[in-house]
Amino acid sequence: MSASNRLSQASERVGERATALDFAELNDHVGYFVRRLQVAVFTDFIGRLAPMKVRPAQYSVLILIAANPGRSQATIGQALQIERARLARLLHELEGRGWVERRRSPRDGRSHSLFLTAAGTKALARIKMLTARHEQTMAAFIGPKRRAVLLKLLREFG
Amino acid sequence: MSASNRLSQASERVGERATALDFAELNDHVGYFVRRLQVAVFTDFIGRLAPMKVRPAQYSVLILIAANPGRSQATIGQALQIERARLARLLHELEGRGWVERRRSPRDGRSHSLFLTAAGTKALARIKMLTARHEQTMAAFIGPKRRAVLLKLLREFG
DNA sequence: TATTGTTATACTCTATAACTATA
DNA sequence: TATAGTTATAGAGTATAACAATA
Repeated sequence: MSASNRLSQASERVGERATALDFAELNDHVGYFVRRLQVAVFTDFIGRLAPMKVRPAQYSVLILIAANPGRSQATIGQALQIERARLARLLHELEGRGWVERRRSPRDGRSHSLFLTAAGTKALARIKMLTARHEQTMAAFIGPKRRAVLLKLLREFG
Repeated sequence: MSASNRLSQASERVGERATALDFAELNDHVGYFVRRLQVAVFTDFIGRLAPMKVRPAQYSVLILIAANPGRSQATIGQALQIERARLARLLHELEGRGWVERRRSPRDGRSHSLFLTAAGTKALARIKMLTARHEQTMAAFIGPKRRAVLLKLLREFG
């Protein structure tokens, strides 16, 4: 990839010379663009979910508990790559809202089995309506066709 | 997209039933996969750049200053979407290493023009060798063809 | 009045380590 | 001894607000 192939440019404001910036090597880094897209997607997600005050990590945990009731914190954490110390605090917060219940496992006294409460199930239904709209916004932003290609690509090493 | 179309599964450890987890709605969220890829890329970047103790944000600032010497903090910050308060601290750190110089602009006493020092230019050369290897690792991980498609896709809304 | 840059505060996410209780 | 979970601490990234200097 030629470093002279500049695609990303930023327009300039008055005060300095109004010439575009050269993004140089950043144009060749997947990470740079992935990061910008990730920030844009999360910003929309957080704004859209603001009425329920749910952040991406909390959402992913709720979804996994709902789809896999009774699994342990270790299992959920490993699946989502959330460190166990952080997951403990995150679950403490969700438990405080009355959305999640932790039960001692009868088969292993060390582990906690996770479940949604009735209130948690009800909250998740509302949350899913908001995330559906978020995903629609993303599809419009990214473009439906590009979104499909992107999703397929990303899943292959997700 | 059907919610029954489950692609991402996690293998299970002993102790619980060794059945795979259902990722449910997460399979349909671009943000979920983008986030995981971004974390993987940044983890490799940070590890690879550890000898120079350079993090992604610092790297992007160094690249932009090198390619656009004399521009202001406001300009660099807006281009990279780094908030001015954070950029001030980040530059303070780079200045402390002797890599970056801030000069009062003769045309606007409020703004600082940014330059790399000789040491900064030398350091950046070493940094670029490490980032080149990082990018090779990413290409191997993602796959060269997928990487090209991904880069093209992401640039369109970068 | 508005902008540039600085300092300070707070919250999230990430990474550790130390601790308990169980196995 | 190893694992599951908790608590505590520290660093990075993000979002504010308040402030000084300059426009």
